Amino acid sequence: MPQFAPVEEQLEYLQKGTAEIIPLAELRARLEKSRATGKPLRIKAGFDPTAPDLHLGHTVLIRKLKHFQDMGHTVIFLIGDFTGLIGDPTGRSVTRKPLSREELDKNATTYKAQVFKILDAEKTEVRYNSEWLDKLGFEGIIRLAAKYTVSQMLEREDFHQRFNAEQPISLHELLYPLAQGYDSVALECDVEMGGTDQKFNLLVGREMQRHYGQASQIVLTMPILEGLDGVQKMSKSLNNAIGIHEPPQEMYGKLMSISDELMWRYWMLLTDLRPSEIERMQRDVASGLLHPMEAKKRLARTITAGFHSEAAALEADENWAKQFQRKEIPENAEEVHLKKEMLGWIPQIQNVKVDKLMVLCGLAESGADANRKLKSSAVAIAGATHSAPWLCIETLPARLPIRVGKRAKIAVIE
RNA sequence: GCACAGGUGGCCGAGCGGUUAAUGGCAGCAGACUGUAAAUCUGCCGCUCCUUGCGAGCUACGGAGGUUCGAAUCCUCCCCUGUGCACCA
Repeated sequence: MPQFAPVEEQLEYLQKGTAEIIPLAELRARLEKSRATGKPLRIKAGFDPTAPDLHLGHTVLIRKLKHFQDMGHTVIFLIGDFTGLIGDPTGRSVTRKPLSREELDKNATTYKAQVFKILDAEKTEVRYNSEWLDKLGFEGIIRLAAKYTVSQMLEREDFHQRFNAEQPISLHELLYPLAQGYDSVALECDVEMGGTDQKFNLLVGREMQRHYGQASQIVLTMPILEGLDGVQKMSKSLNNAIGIHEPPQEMYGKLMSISDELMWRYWMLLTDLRPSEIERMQRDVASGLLHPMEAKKRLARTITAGFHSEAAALEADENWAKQFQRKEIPENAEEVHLKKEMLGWIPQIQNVKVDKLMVLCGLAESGADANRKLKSSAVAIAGATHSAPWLCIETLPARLPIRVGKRAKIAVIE
């Protein structure tokens, strides 16, 4: 019989960073029951296999699943291969194009590979909702739809608004929450998790389970993570995201660029550190015992190590200090190999054009941009600020460390 | 389908015949200051070329034409968006 940690201890960890737990008392009761009977709780979170390129925002939910896993409960990673065909209407009103079976499978595979960087694959139950939704048939759908009313559906914020604004609501959109709710029935979930934007759908699950004679699941919502700007939600299209595939240096650097304030949010939502320890760190920073930069470095190291390795995180840390604190060019800066002919080489005076050099190194968007940067003394070559349009190369091949603002590369000119 | 209101640089939003890459804000970039940031201040913020200069050229205000010495600004047609009405056999 598995041993579970004391309920209050579990709760402290599981509640960390959550937006809402509905109802909290019920979760406590089930944890108590599971501890008494030795039976783990069943926790489900569903994912549409549409966006296989995950960023840290997506990991908030996955990490919470891990927390349940850490506490010995059963985590169900549900791939919404069937509901993916509908497309959850949340937010956008644009109809999603249906995915083919192959695309779905491919995305699901990518998804799993990424998710198991956080979750323990051995202990995770992976399910597809086509397993039961496929079999439902038209009759099943009618029976399912009979369990929910139009006015209940219209409680949902965006349906409500669209209805009042006389904007179209397709009937199939109403089926999405029902299908998701039925997933909970099929899996006999104790807890279902989702982002705060999923609250309505999650609550439908409670209702559906009640109709099918099961105990209603507990709904746990996680906040939507703010991106690097600290204001808008993390999203690739807003260009404020950190992808989990990004190289360690990139990830570490981006994490260091967040504001001091946002750092605490990241500690809460993106790490496994206990709330009490985070609070202690916060107190230490407030009292001056701990430098906020140190706290942020620790955060950047922790997260980077989680997706790469301890060693990679340490290396990123050192390089970051070199590059930003001491403004040196890091050892592992990307090398760009160039031919002198590409740079407007003038043999008589051994000169190359710096603007071309910058563009080819990816340090400027265009020649015009490069020249602007040169004029604003943003460019340092081999450690010295450089503002002339030409650069004299004494010997070839040359290995030139070149820094433009925050970014640095090593140009190798042959 | 009809009527009205609109479509301006990454976004918002001025301009409504002529000092012009187009006021202002946001975002972005760079510099200063710091503790990596944030805040603040300063500069930049279409592209190309060079002799890097308050340089030259090109492209830009939904699209295509037109009027004019000159158009983002006026006219015509078209496309798109919003709103109201109509239609929903």
